[in-house]
Amino acid sequence: MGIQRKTKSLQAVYEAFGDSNEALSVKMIRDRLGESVNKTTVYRLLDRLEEDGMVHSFSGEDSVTFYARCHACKGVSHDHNHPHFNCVSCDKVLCMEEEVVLPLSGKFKVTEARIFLKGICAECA
Amino acid sequence: MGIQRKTKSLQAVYEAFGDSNEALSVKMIRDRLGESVNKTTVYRLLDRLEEDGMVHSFSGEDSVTFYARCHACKGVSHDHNHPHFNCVSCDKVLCMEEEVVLPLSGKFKVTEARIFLKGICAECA
DNA sequence: CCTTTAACGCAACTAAGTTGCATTAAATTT
DNA sequence: AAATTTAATGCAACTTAGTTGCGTTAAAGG
Repeated sequence: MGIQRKTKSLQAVYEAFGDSNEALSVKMIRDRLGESVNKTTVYRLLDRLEEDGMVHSFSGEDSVTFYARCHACKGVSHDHNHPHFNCVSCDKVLCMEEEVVLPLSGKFKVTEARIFLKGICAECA
Repeated sequence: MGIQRKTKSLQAVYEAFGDSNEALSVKMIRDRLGESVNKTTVYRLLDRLEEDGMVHSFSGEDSVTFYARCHACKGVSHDHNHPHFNCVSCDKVLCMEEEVVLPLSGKFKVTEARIFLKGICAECA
Protein backbone atom coordinates (compact mmCIF):
# COMPACT_ATOMS: atom_id res chain seq x y z
CA MET A 1 0.00 0.00 0.00
CA GLY A 2 2.95 2.31 0.47
CA ILE A 3 2.82 5.81 1.87
CA GLN A 4 -0.45 7.25 3.11
CA ARG A 5 0.56 10.08 5.37
CA LYS A 6 3.17 12.73 4.78
CA THR A 7 4.95 12.83 8.09
CA LYS A 8 7.99 14.81 9.14
CA SER A 9 10.13 11.68 9.29
CA LEU A 10 9.16 10.79 5.75
CA GLN A 11 10.07 14.25 4.51
CA ALA A 12 13.38 14.12 6.35
CA VAL A 13 14.35 10.69 5.05
CA TYR A 14 13.37 11.45 1.48
CA GLU A 15 15.20 14.77 1.52
CA ALA A 16 18.34 13.10 2.83
CA PHE A 17 18.90 11.83 -0.68
CA GLY A 18 18.85 15.33 -2.12
CA ASP A 19 18.73 15.50 -5.85
CA SER A 20 21.74 13.37 -6.59
CA ASN A 21 22.01 9.82 -7.75
CA GLU A 22 23.93 8.85 -4.65
CA ALA A 23 22.83 5.72 -2.85
CA LEU A 24 22.64 5.69 0.94
CA SER A 25 22.55 3.05 3.62
CA VAL A 26 20.25 3.33 6.62
CA LYS A 27 23.24 4.20 8.73
CA MET A 28 24.26 7.00 6.37
CA ILE A 29 20.72 8.37 6.32
CA ARG A 30 20.55 8.38 10.08
CA ASP A 31 23.94 10.06 10.33
CA ARG A 32 22.67 12.84 8.09
CA LEU A 33 19.53 13.27 10.15
CA GLY A 34 21.43 13.33 13.40
CA GLU A 35 19.90 10.03 14.52
CA SER A 36 16.70 11.98 15.13
CA VAL A 37 14.60 9.38 13.40
CA ASN A 38 14.23 5.95 14.89
CA LYS A 39 16.01 3.11 13.14
CA THR A 40 12.87 1.04 12.70
CA THR A 41 11.04 4.01 11.26
CA VAL A 42 13.74 4.62 8.68
CA TYR A 43 13.56 1.00 7.53
CA ARG A 44 9.80 1.19 7.30
CA LEU A 45 9.81 4.50 5.46
CA LEU A 46 12.28 3.15 2.93
CA ASP A 47 10.12 0.07 2.46
CA ARG A 48 7.10 2.23 1.73
CA LEU A 49 9.04 4.55 -0.55
CA GLU A 50 10.28 1.54 -2.47
CA GLU A 51 6.80 0.10 -2.69
CA ASP A 52 5.66 3.36 -4.24
CA GLY A 53 8.58 3.37 -6.66
CA MET A 54 10.20 6.45 -5.16
CA VAL A 55 13.40 4.67 -4.24
CA HIS A 56 14.99 1.36 -5.10
CA SER A 57 17.28 -0.81 -3.05
CA PHE A 58 20.22 -3.09 -3.70
CA SER A 59 22.85 -4.66 -1.56
CA GLY A 60 26.25 -3.07 -1.41
CA GLU A 61 29.51 -4.64 -0.45
CA ASP A 62 29.55 -5.54 3.18
CA SER A 63 26.05 -6.98 3.28
CA VAL A 64 24.61 -3.53 3.73
CA THR A 65 21.51 -2.51 1.83
CA PHE A 66 21.68 0.74 -0.10
CA TYR A 67 18.78 2.88 -1.20
CA ALA A 68 18.65 5.47 -3.94
CA ARG A 69 16.06 7.75 -5.45
CA CYS A 70 14.58 6.65 -8.72
CA HIS A 71 15.62 9.13 -11.37
CA ALA A 72 15.92 7.19 -14.55
CA CYS A 73 12.77 5.17 -13.92
CA LYS A 74 10.31 6.38 -16.47
CA GLY A 75 6.82 6.14 -15.07
CA VAL A 76 5.41 2.68 -14.80
CA SER A 77 8.43 0.68 -15.89
CA HIS A 78 10.54 0.40 -12.81
CA ASP A 79 13.62 -1.10 -14.25
CA HIS A 80 16.38 -1.15 -11.70
CA ASN A 81 18.71 -3.30 -13.68
CA HIS A 82 21.11 -0.40 -13.96
CA PRO A 83 24.57 -0.87 -12.48
CA HIS A 84 25.70 0.66 -9.23
CA PHE A 85 29.14 2.07 -8.82
CA ASN A 86 31.37 2.33 -5.78
CA CYS A 87 34.24 4.79 -5.93
CA VAL A 88 37.20 3.37 -4.05
CA SER A 89 38.52 6.88 -3.51
CA CYS A 90 35.58 8.82 -2.04
CA ASP A 91 33.66 5.65 -1.21
CA LYS A 92 30.40 7.00 -2.59
CA VAL A 93 27.91 4.59 -4.08
CA LEU A 94 26.18 5.90 -7.19
CA CYS A 95 23.55 4.83 -9.69
CA MET A 96 24.84 4.58 -13.23
CA GLU A 97 22.47 5.62 -15.98
CA GLU A 98 23.87 3.19 -18.51
CA GLU A 99 21.58 0.39 -19.46
CA VAL A 100 22.82 -3.13 -18.85
CA VAL A 101 22.94 -5.61 -21.64
CA LEU A 102 21.85 -8.88 -20.09
CA PRO A 103 24.53 -11.42 -20.88
CA LEU A 104 23.27 -14.26 -22.99
CA SER A 105 24.26 -17.80 -22.28
CA GLY A 106 23.39 -21.18 -23.67
CA LYS A 107 23.17 -22.71 -20.25
CA PHE A 108 21.33 -20.02 -18.35
CA LYS A 109 18.21 -18.00 -18.98
CA VAL A 110 19.13 -14.69 -17.44
CA THR A 111 16.21 -12.48 -16.47
CA GLU A 112 17.80 -10.13 -14.00
CA ALA A 113 21.23 -8.63 -13.50
CA ARG A 114 22.66 -7.12 -10.37
CA ILE A 115 25.80 -5.30 -11.27
CA PHE A 116 28.04 -3.65 -8.76
CA LEU A 117 31.10 -1.94 -10.18
CA LYS A 118 34.14 -0.53 -8.47
CA GLY A 119 36.64 2.04 -9.62
CA ILE A 120 37.19 5.78 -9.65
CA CYS A 121 34.36 8.25 -10.13
CA ALA A 122 34.45 11.44 -12.21
CA GLU A 123 34.98 13.70 -9.20
CA CYS A 124 37.97 11.75 -7.95
CA ALA A 125 39.62 11.07 -11.30
CA MET B 1 49.66 -17.55 5.57
CA GLY B 2 46.67 -19.75 4.87
CA ILE B 3 46.44 -23.44 5.59
CA GLN B 4 49.25 -25.20 7.44
CA ARG B 5 47.66 -28.32 8.82
CA LYS B 6 45.34 -30.71 7.10
CA THR B 7 42.70 -31.28 9.72
CA LYS B 8 39.51 -33.30 9.53
CA SER B 9 37.42 -30.15 9.61
CA LEU B 10 39.32 -28.74 6.67
CA GLN B 11 38.84 -31.92 4.67
CA ALA B 12 35.14 -31.95 5.51
CA VAL B 13 34.53 -28.33 4.58
CA TYR B 14 36.48 -28.54 1.36
CA GLU B 15 34.75 -31.74 0.33
CA ALA B 16 31.35 -30.19 0.98
CA PHE B 17 31.80 -28.35 -2.31
CA GLY B 18 32.29 -31.57 -4.22
CA ASP B 19 33.45 -31.12 -7.77
CA SER B 20 30.74 -28.78 -8.93
CA ASN B 21 30.77 -25.09 -9.49
CA GLU B 22 28.04 -24.57 -6.93
CA ALA B 23 28.55 -21.84 -4.39
CA LEU B 24 27.67 -22.43 -0.76
CA SER B 25 26.98 -20.27 2.25
CA VAL B 26 28.35 -21.11 5.67
CA LYS B 27 24.89 -22.23 6.69
CA MET B 28 24.62 -24.55 3.70
CA ILE B 29 28.04 -26.02 4.42
CA ARG B 30 27.14 -26.64 8.03
CA ASP B 31 23.84 -28.22 7.04
CA ARG B 32 25.71 -30.64 4.79
CA LEU B 33 28.17 -31.51 7.54
CA GLY B 34 25.42 -32.05 10.09
CA GLU B 35 26.57 -29.05 12.15
CA SER B 36 29.49 -31.19 13.25
CA VAL B 37 31.96 -28.41 12.63
CA ASN B 38 31.89 -25.30 14.74
CA LYS B 39 30.60 -22.14 13.09
CA THR B 40 33.72 -20.13 13.88
CA THR B 41 35.91 -22.90 12.52
CA VAL B 42 34.04 -22.96 9.22
CA TYR B 43 34.49 -19.21 8.81
CA ARG B 44 38.18 -19.48 9.59
CA LEU B 45 38.72 -22.45 7.28
CA LEU B 46 37.04 -20.60 4.45
CA ASP B 47 39.21 -17.57 5.10
CA ARG B 48 42.34 -19.70 4.89
CA LEU B 49 41.12 -21.53 1.80
CA GLU B 50 40.44 -18.20 0.17
CA GLU B 51 43.82 -16.88 1.17
CA ASP B 52 45.39 -19.88 -0.55
CA GLY B 53 43.27 -19.39 -3.65
CA MET B 54 41.33 -22.63 -3.19
CA VAL B 55 37.97 -20.90 -2.92
CA HIS B 56 36.65 -17.43 -3.62
CA SER B 57 33.85 -15.55 -1.96
CA PHE B 58 31.19 -13.09 -3.02
CA SER B 59 28.02 -11.81 -1.46
CA GLY B 60 24.74 -13.29 -2.56
CA GLU B 61 21.33 -11.78 -2.30
CA ASP B 62 20.29 -11.43 1.29
CA SER B 63 23.62 -10.15 2.48
CA VAL B 64 24.90 -13.68 2.85
CA THR B 65 28.41 -14.52 1.77
CA PHE B 66 28.83 -17.40 -0.64
CA TYR B 67 31.95 -19.44 -1.24
CA ALA B 68 32.87 -21.55 -4.24
CA ARG B 69 35.80 -23.64 -5.33
CA CYS B 70 38.13 -22.06 -7.81
CA HIS B 71 37.90 -24.03 -11.03
CA ALA B 72 38.48 -21.55 -13.78
CA CYS B 73 41.28 -19.81 -11.94
CA LYS B 74 44.39 -20.61 -13.87
CA GLY B 75 47.35 -20.74 -11.56
CA VAL B 76 48.58 -17.41 -10.32
CA SER B 77 45.95 -15.16 -11.87
CA HIS B 78 43.05 -15.36 -9.51
CA ASP B 79 40.47 -13.56 -11.51
CA HIS B 80 37.12 -13.84 -9.82
CA ASN B 81 35.38 -11.29 -11.98
CA HIS B 82 33.23 -14.03 -13.41
CA PRO B 83 29.47 -13.69 -12.90
CA HIS B 84 27.50 -15.69 -10.40
CA PHE B 85 24.10 -17.05 -11.19
CA ASN B 86 21.13 -17.75 -8.96
CA CYS B 87 18.44 -20.05 -10.30
CA VAL B 88 15.05 -18.86 -9.10
CA SER B 89 13.68 -22.37 -9.52
CA CYS B 90 16.15 -24.61 -7.65
CA ASP B 91 17.71 -21.69 -5.81
CA LYS B 92 21.24 -22.89 -6.45
CA VAL B 93 24.02 -20.34 -6.78
CA LEU B 94 26.56 -21.19 -9.47
CA CYS B 95 29.76 -19.82 -10.93
CA MET B 96 29.51 -18.93 -14.59
CA GLU B 97 32.55 -19.56 -16.71
CA GLU B 98 31.84 -16.72 -19.10
CA GLU B 99 34.23 -13.84 -18.94
CA VAL B 100 32.77 -10.45 -18.11
CA VAL B 101 33.33 -7.51 -20.36
CA LEU B 102 33.87 -4.58 -18.05
CA PRO B 103 31.46 -1.86 -19.10
CA LEU B 104 33.24 1.25 -20.27
CA SER B 105 32.01 4.64 -19.29
CA GLY B 106 33.16 8.18 -19.80
CA LYS B 107 32.38 9.13 -16.24
CA PHE B 108 33.70 6.12 -14.36
CA LYS B 109 36.93 4.17 -14.43
CA VAL B 110 35.71 0.66 -13.77
CA THR B 111 38.30 -1.72 -12.39
CA GLU B 112 36.17 -4.43 -10.89
CA ALA B 113 32.77 -5.92 -11.63
CA ARG B 114 30.56 -7.92 -9.32
CA ILE B 115 27.86 -9.49 -11.35
CA PHE B 116 25.04 -11.46 -9.87
CA LEU B 117 22.52 -12.83 -12.35
CA LYS B 118 19.15 -14.41 -11.79
CA GLY B 119 17.12 -16.68 -13.99
CA ILE B 120 16.65 -20.34 -14.79
CA CYS B 121 19.53 -22.78 -14.86
CA ALA B 122 20.08 -25.58 -17.39
CA GLU B 123 18.77 -28.29 -15.06
CA CYS B 124 15.52 -26.47 -14.36
CA ALA B 125 14.86 -25.21 -17.88
C1' DC C 1 57.25 -40.11 22.66
C1' DC C 2 57.77 -35.18 23.34
C1' DT C 3 57.38 -30.54 21.93
C1' DT C 4 55.54 -26.75 19.36
C1' DT C 5 51.93 -24.10 17.85
C1' DA C 6 48.16 -24.21 14.26
C1' DA C 7 43.66 -25.15 14.60
C1' DC C 8 39.63 -25.78 17.37
C1' DG C 9 35.37 -24.91 20.31
C1' DC C 10 33.05 -22.07 23.23
C1' DA C 11 31.06 -17.93 24.92
C1' DA C 12 30.44 -13.39 24.26
C1' DC C 13 30.10 -9.84 21.17
C1' DT C 14 28.82 -6.53 16.97
C1' DA C 15 25.91 -4.88 13.36
C1' DA C 16 22.00 -5.13 10.07
C1' DG C 17 17.58 -5.80 9.92
C1' DT C 18 12.84 -7.42 11.88
C1' DT C 19 8.70 -7.87 14.95
C1' DG C 20 5.13 -6.94 18.50
C1' DC C 21 2.92 -3.63 20.90
C1' DA C 22 1.61 0.48 23.14
C1' DT C 23 1.60 5.44 21.98
C1' DT C 24 1.37 9.48 18.87
C1' DA C 25 -0.28 12.23 15.37
C1' DA C 26 -1.95 12.80 10.37
C1' DA C 27 -6.15 12.89 7.98
C1' DT C 28 -10.99 12.54 7.91
C1' DT C 29 -15.60 13.10 9.91
C1' DT C 30 -18.88 15.29 12.75
C1' DA D 1 -12.91 23.13 16.16
C1' DA D 2 -13.39 18.81 18.53
C1' DA D 3 -13.81 13.95 18.04
C1' DT D 4 -12.63 9.91 15.63
C1' DT D 5 -9.91 6.72 12.98
C1' DT D 6 -5.91 4.36 12.04
C1' DA D 7 -1.28 5.09 9.73
C1' DA D 8 2.93 5.94 11.51
C1' DT D 9 6.15 6.09 15.30
C1' DG D 10 9.36 4.64 19.10
C1' DC D 11 10.88 1.29 22.06
C1' DA D 12 12.43 -3.09 23.53
C1' DA D 13 13.35 -7.44 22.33
C1' DC D 14 14.65 -10.47 18.88
C1' DT D 15 17.07 -12.92 14.70
C1' DT D 16 20.90 -13.90 11.85
C1' DA D 17 25.60 -13.32 9.80
C1' DG D 18 29.85 -12.77 11.07
C1' DT D 19 33.85 -11.70 14.52
C1' DT D 20 36.99 -11.88 18.65
C1' DG D 21 39.40 -13.52 22.83
C1' DC D 22 40.94 -17.28 25.14
C1' DG D 23 41.74 -21.70 26.99
C1' DT D 24 42.10 -26.45 25.04
C1' DT D 25 43.16 -29.97 21.47
C1' DA D 26 45.67 -32.23 18.15
C1' DA D 27 48.61 -32.06 13.74
C1' DA D 28 53.42 -32.20 12.38
C1' DG D 29 58.26 -32.39 13.15
C1' DG D 30 62.16 -33.78 15.91
